Amino acid sequence: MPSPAAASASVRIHDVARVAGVSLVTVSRAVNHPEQLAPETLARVRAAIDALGYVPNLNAGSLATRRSGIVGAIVPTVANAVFSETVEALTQGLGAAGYQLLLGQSGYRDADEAALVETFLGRRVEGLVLTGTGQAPALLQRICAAGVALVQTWDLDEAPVDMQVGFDNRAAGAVVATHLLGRGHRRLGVIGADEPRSRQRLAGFRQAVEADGTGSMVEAALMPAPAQPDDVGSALQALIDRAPGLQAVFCTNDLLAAALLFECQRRGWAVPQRLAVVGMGDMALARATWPRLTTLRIHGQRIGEQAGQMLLARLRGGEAAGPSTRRVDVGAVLVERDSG
Amino acid sequence: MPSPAAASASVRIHDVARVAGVSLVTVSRAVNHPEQLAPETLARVRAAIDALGYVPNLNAGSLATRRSGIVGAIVPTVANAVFSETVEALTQGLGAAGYQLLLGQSGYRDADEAALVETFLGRRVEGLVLTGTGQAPALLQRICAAGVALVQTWDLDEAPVDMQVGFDNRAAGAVVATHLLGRGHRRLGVIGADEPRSRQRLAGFRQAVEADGTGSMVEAALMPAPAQPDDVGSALQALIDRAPGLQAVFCTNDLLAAALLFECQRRGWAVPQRLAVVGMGDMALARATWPRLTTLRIHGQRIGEQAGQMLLARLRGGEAAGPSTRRVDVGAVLVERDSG
DNA sequence: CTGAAAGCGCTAACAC
DNA sequence: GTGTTAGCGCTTTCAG
Repeated sequence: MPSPAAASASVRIHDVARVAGVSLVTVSRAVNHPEQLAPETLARVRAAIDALGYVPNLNAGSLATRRSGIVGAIVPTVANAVFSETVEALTQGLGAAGYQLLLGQSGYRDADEAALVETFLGRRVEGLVLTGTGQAPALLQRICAAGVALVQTWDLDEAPVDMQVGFDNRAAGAVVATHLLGRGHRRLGVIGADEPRSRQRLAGFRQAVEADGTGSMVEAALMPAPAQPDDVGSALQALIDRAPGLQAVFCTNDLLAAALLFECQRRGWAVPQRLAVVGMGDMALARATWPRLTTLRIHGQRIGEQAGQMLLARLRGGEAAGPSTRRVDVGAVLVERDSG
Repeated sequence: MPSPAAASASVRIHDVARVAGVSLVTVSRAVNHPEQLAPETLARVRAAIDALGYVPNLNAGSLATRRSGIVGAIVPTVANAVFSETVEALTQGLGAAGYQLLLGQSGYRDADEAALVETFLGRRVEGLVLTGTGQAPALLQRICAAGVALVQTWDLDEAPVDMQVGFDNRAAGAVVATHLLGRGHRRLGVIGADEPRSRQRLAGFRQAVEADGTGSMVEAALMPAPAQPDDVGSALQALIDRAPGLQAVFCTNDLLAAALLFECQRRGWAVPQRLAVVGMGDMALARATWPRLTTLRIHGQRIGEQAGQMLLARLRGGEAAGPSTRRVDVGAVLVERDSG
């Protein structure tokens, strides 16, 4: 194959034009609106492009077009299966439509998230995907004021600023509690990370238990986010210290639940007889544990796909697009398997 | 707090200048070189910036500066713990230095990777992080020709085009084989994804077994990438069908190994007595399994950090920076725990 | 179907 | 210290 000229970094549209013997605009059209050119001209331009190894400068294009073709996404950390699934789906959906994904990680720190939003706005992202709904109102206003399409994920609000895809975390916690209560468990525990969404699930869980009126109790062990599987052992111990007769534990993600399953094995505790275990996420591993993991299914991937679609619909429709879908509940259903 | 004007999207440096009663450049300097301004002027400009909710257009800045402040990274999928750790560390390191990360996922498809590289070059990324070393020479040349700093990760080559951070996958496979052989196992298996790096590990594994001369055998079950934990059951079955007396299995990532541990439990097989299990990665879960997982430790995070550092060193040093470090072996050491 | 002119929003020399 | 003058590389109108 013909090797392109070495200095492709500095090849500008101008150079291509000269080599092809056409004007600047014609090259631009060859790249962006090939159908507007005479086949013969097009071929000549294309040949020049290949020969020179020309790579159009998309930033310059963005400036002229006033459309960056970039969408930003901020997650607490991508090193957490639930979020990485979302990011993966998002990247895919947007990529297929020609958008690029600028990724940011907040590390669960609000200040970092705000700083990232600022930079992303500077990049003139056309859309922004945030995790959670707890952002400062001023920040959200800033985003909207900038005319940037916004999707908040993994949680749902009463009055969304713009769009949301997620589920009701409180309700999710309640569903699990109800399930456990229904199985006759009275001494319940929750293991998770100390971050907003886990806290909400815990709140919902507690509320359901109180509403139940059987006098059941719930102990929680929330560890600093991000929660790691190898902390589960001590979390369980902490729970037991406070509630010796612990009968069931809800882990706010499947990886923690898997670790708990192993921990039970280590202790020689039969699951679910001695201790019932429920996870959350229904990731592939949940289908591979033994006993098979009962878990609250959250389709992290679905959240990403949905967020991508909503964003694209909005971006394509332009500002004109009506209120469209503002709030999508991807739901959270309990998948009863064998662990609890 | 004073709410910034609504139309911040369209606030340009020009507007700020007018409001602050200074010229265009002064505003630019207030943003980029505040130390060059008289304190009083600076304060006035900043006030105007806040009042208008001005967000500098970084794309325009990039165009003028010829420095995008963007680094691109392409991984097969971020929904795989090993890569997400790398991406996380990378984002962090680059972010701290003011760079943004443009993320791409190849889905293990070479064509997609090439297309992404093309787009990233169009965005004028200053650096590029790729996964693996198997890219087409033409593609690599194109990157270098564009003057973009390149780091290939997760694998090592004899003659790196630019920089590399990884480890020797063949050697890694051999280390595990040797370990297993040393424990007296003769009928070995490998479970992993059918992708370049796993194949190399398998090759190294096989080679070590043959070199051993004990007449040991190895069966492999490589599934289509990305490998999912819930496919491990059938993979094991396939292995057993071909090698009934199977004694040990090497899984090319910890999640698969954890799934295999559960599968053994399901079958009532004692680990490591009936079947020895070795993982790879040493992710947090490996420290939380029971029995505790023997695994080949790969510091995915370290790869990301290192790649980030090398990139930054190069970018800061400019082209002038000498050959610096071109090739970093993060190593792969076997962590002997209890599973095999 | 093709070209010429006028920016997109910002920064880097140079002057003052 | 601050302003003026030129672009960065590309995409539009608008003519022809």
